[in-house]
Amino acid sequence: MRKTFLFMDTVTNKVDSKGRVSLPAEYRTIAKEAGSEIVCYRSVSSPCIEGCLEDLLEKLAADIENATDFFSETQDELTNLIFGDAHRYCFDSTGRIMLSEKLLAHAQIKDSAVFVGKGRKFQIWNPENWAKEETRIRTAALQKRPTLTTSQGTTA
Amino acid sequence: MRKTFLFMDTVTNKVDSKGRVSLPAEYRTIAKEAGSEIVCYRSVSSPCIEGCLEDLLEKLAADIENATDFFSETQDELTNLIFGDAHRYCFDSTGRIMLSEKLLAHAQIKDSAVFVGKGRKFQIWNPENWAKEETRIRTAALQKRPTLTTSQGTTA
DNA sequence: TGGTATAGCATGGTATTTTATGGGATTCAA
DNA sequence: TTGAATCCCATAAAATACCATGCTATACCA
Repeated sequence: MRKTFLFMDTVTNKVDSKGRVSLPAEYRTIAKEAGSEIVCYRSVSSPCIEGCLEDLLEKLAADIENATDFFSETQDELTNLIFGDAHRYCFDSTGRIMLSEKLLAHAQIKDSAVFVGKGRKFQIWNPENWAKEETRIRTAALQKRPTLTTSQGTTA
Repeated sequence: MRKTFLFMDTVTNKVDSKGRVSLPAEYRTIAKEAGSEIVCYRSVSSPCIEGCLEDLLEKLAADIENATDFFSETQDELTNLIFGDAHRYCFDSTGRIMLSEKLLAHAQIKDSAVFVGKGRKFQIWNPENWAKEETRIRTAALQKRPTLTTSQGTTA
């Protein structure tokens, strides 16, 4: 039994004609061991699908409730935005989930999808878009390097 | 048995000539597993119907009682509105509920209804109105992004 | 170290179940 | 008895579970 549940690595899988994709085996293990389901939604800021464990959204729901009151406008908009888009994806015995048209369209995914680990979350990209995004991020990281190093002490 | 009971996703269902609508299957499952009934009322802030588990209204009532904020006149009035308006909607064996004229009129719903998940609650919209509302919220969210980031601890 | 056996995984295809929805039958009340 | 609300049945479409195959990576043994 592992202590931490982190989505990692980058895996490319095929999307078949019905929109089915194999969830990377590691991700499945995480979901099983955490006893939680995978939830996906459109990223607000990038042309990709974002996923996480249902637990995280549960926590988010609680946070929003505590931070704002029942009639708060912010709470209203936030919850619509996030939960209105999210969907539970239980994988079948072979480990596949079926992504909706809406999600696939948003990420411009056709027959191939790239899973990118992000720790508590992960993203699903169209392969070409991800290639571009990765070089963009890497370049940006090199320029910002001093800041990155001091603030986080990251290596990886 | 799931751990969390969150209303999610956005699904569009038809309202037939008798005023019947299928409650999304996920919502039904939640109601069943939570052992609570679905309650609906007119939103106090938007032209839509709002729904939740009876449990949540129970909690709201308790919160009001415990709130030593004796002078929250507004909240008091709002709760009057909600409890005065709320009604239990038990779905039949095929999973449908029958929304009242009052609710349908308030949300301007005719022959099609959009269910929008909000975590502990959900909303029911007229499709056109929801389309407008969604773009409005998404635009607003992008502008308010810094606020969003701190409350969620999001990176994206 | 090299080669082979084995287990796990991704993936195509098919079968089964669930779900939304139309239409009628039944019940209850005014 | 009429009107409305509820229940039940039927059907088509969509979602999901299951089976089978080929591949890959890992483990194992000589």
